[in-house]
Amino acid sequence: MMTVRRSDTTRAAILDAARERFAADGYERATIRAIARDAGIDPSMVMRYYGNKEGLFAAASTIELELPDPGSLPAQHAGTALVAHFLERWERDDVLTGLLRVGVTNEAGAERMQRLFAEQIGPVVAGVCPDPADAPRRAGLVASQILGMALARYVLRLGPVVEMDRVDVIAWLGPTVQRYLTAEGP
Amino acid sequence: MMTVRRSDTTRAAILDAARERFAADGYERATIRAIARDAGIDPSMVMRYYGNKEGLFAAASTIELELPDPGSLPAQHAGTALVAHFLERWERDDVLTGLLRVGVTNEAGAERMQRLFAEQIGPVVAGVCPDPADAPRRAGLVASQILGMALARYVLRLGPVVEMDRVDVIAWLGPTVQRYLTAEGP
DNA sequence: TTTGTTGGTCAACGCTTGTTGGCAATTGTG
DNA sequence: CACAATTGCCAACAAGCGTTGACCAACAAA
Repeated sequence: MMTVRRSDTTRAAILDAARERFAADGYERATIRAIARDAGIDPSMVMRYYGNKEGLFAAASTIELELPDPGSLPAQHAGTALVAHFLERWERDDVLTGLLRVGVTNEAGAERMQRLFAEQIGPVVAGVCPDPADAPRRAGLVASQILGMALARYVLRLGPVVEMDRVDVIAWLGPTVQRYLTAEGP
Repeated sequence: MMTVRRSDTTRAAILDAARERFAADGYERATIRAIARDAGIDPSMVMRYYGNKEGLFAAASTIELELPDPGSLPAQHAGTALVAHFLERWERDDVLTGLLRVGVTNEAGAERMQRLFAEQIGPVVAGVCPDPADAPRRAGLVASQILGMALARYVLRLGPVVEMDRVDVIAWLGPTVQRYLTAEGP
């Protein structure tokens, strides 16, 4: 059993501040100095605990999507379930927003986003779509709609999209994702 | 008639280099020095001709979407037409990619993107959807799918999405956009 | 109590950034 | 030709960046 170090609260404070900053500002503008200021400590502590800025981002952007496993998922409602799950996950904390904002201008962030979708969405799609051979393409289409909604709603903050209820978003996007998952042809 | 200044070729070279850099790197990493190097001139020239970095971005990101006017658009094929038009427009040059990459981390860029979609997509949607009252929401939904595809295909470069033919993208996204435009309910 | 480890601050480093002003060369104009 | 405007380069600036190493205080182990 790991003993609790006294510095663990500091480490957590740094991580919290980092997640907020990365989500709000992206990689370049989220400076180590600003993150340290938010966490109430000296910038050099960030280096000691996380090595460098890349290491800090890696630590701050680890995430488990906790997607339902494909078996338990009713195939005809997978679209709605996926959209609902992602909305909830996106609004729970700043990690996904940070990942998206960083991924757009930072190579490491983009790779992280790619792996996240390949490893975590891939299997779910493969579980519900008719022919596993075109699962990657279907997963890509699903990603395009879900990422696009996240972009418009949480990053660009397009007025009408922000004002939609979560329920309406699910009602509109659910059938789209469902079609991408299981429709025989386009 | 405006006389042609000798510096117009330099101005154009700067603008070309700026568009490329903004599209490839985003706002912060697209440095004036790098842009000037690409254009083969001194960084101070950029300041003289465009005032400051914000001014350069404003000049480099002006764009006319040239969307078909709503009257001439067959209402039942508007979805496919819109998707096709955007794909073409996105691949013609770097401007939209730059706008997207910058808009994600830069406030001015985000506003520009918002205005672009409100002023140029808005009217088209209002022209084809049944009840003009919910045109903004429908435009938002359309934007979410089109921006999401652009994000996945041109910015994050998700493998399966990049590999899709343009024709397939249109075939898959067309019906989605069509539904967002004209479906009575979700 | 002495000693080693841990948590933390401080001051500085080398570098890059946007931006500025001066100066030389070229061009256009009377 | 002379003179003014335009086009360009060069050197520097102040500020901010990630990162480093020396140093101090608090605590734990001996």
